[in-house]
Amino acid sequence: MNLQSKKNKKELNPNVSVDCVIFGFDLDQLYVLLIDSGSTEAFSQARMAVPGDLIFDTENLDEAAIRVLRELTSIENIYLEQIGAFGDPNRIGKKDSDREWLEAIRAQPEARVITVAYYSLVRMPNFNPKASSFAKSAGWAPVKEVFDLAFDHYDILQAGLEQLRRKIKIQPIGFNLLPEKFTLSQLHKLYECILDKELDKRNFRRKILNLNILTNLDEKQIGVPHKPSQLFEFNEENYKKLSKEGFDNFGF
Amino acid sequence: MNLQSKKNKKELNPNVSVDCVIFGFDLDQLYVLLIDSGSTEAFSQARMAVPGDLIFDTENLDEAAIRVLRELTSIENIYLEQIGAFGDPNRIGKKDSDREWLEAIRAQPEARVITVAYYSLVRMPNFNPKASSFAKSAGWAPVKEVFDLAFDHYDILQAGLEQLRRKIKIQPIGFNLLPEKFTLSQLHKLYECILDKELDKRNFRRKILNLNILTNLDEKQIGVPHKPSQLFEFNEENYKKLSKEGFDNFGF
DNA sequence: GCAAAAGTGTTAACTGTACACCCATGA
DNA sequence: TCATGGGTGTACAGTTAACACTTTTGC
Repeated sequence: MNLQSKKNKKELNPNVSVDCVIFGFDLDQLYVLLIDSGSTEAFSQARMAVPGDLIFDTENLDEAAIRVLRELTSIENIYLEQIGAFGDPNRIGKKDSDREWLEAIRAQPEARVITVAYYSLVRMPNFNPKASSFAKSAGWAPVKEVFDLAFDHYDILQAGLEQLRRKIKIQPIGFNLLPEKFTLSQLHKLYECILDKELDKRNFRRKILNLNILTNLDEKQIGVPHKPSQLFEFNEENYKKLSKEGFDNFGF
Repeated sequence: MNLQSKKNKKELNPNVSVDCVIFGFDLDQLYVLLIDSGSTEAFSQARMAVPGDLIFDTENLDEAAIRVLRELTSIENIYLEQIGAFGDPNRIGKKDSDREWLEAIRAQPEARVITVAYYSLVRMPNFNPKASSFAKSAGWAPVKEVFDLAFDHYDILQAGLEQLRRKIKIQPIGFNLLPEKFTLSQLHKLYECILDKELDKRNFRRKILNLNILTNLDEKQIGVPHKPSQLFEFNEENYKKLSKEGFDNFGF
């Protein structure tokens, strides 16, 4: 649910929404982008939600998710994957703050709404919240510190996390969370954050390098108070070749 | 879309349906349950669809899928898993026969409908189509012989197949397609059919037995013109233990 | 020279894969 | 006695997992 005015809600399908779990990474921990209803209730996580909106009858589900992402981040070409549909009759409007929010943003706040959830991976520094529609209302929260959200969004977040964990083991999608140039240690840390467990440094490096999907840029970090690291970039060509041959497992 | 009369469609949500890809196995090949619109067009696969229906606003998505399954099979406790949501604006009504069908079954045949797809595994011999609502209209088709379906149901079938293939490698859900007592050869054949490739007999047996989720019933086949096989059953208790410890891979 | 992270190889255990013959039954 | 599918073990190759020290930089 975004915070557009009620006016043009007539064109929106009252029964179907999309919600986007947008993940970011600051080289230290995993974040999720949340919006705040700014409700009259005391500040709490129950006032926060992942961004989403009702769909237009003229767009498909992916397009609706892309629209929501664009409104928030003004980034195109974002990695996006469907999590699935959530449709409990009482999934929204269980709590008082949910109902207050719905009344503020929905032409038909009582309507039955099923939502199609997506997750998305973005480079946090490129993230540029549009002050107009989301001033003071959008921000990053460390995934580990989120314990509750509005509506059924906590369940959606957990489902997104699980799918990300499953997927990152068999496809190198993590690059979408890193800067274009990154070090193996940063990639290593990213995998540890997503999978929430330690991975052996030497084994990690060997496996990821053996996939031949990284290009060593022969550049070094500068200004770091320790041995500077080599910088790498993701090699999409080699990855496409690899995908066609098919590979099953990074083995983490 | 099932073939109920239009009468009680008012209670149905006009924008959201569920569709069920129901798989069966006859110890020789994999089947999918299709219904026939009985349209005036020449008989073709484009007239067939997987069963589905609009949802009621009082039920959740799983319940809607279970309702569709119950109407068709009168079996409870069916293995059921969500595939995902399909929502192209023109996903239904592309072909003339699609539109004819929609007009026959929908109170609002022009409505935008997104569908939540499920797949389900059933024991074919237990399948008992209800003559009342599906007389002559429901039947099993070998998955390998399906090349086209009404609406976007061919895409949904393929997505269901892919998910089944992914899932059967990491969870022993195949038992839902076999009789309660089965032989290792039958299980072996099932895996080969689903994955569409040959699997080494000795390696298959070793792996599946090492999971300790089968109970040898100390019973033999009777009346077979060859060495009779041991019969096994699925051991749910051991499986639950195993699931909790977590296992990643059957390794096929 | 010290703190901090980068970078590097080897071994042992395990897992997957390939492969061929004898067995029990009904006809 | 023959045809049919059931049932079994081993050896090799590849993969994973565990583990510790040296290097380069900024301060």
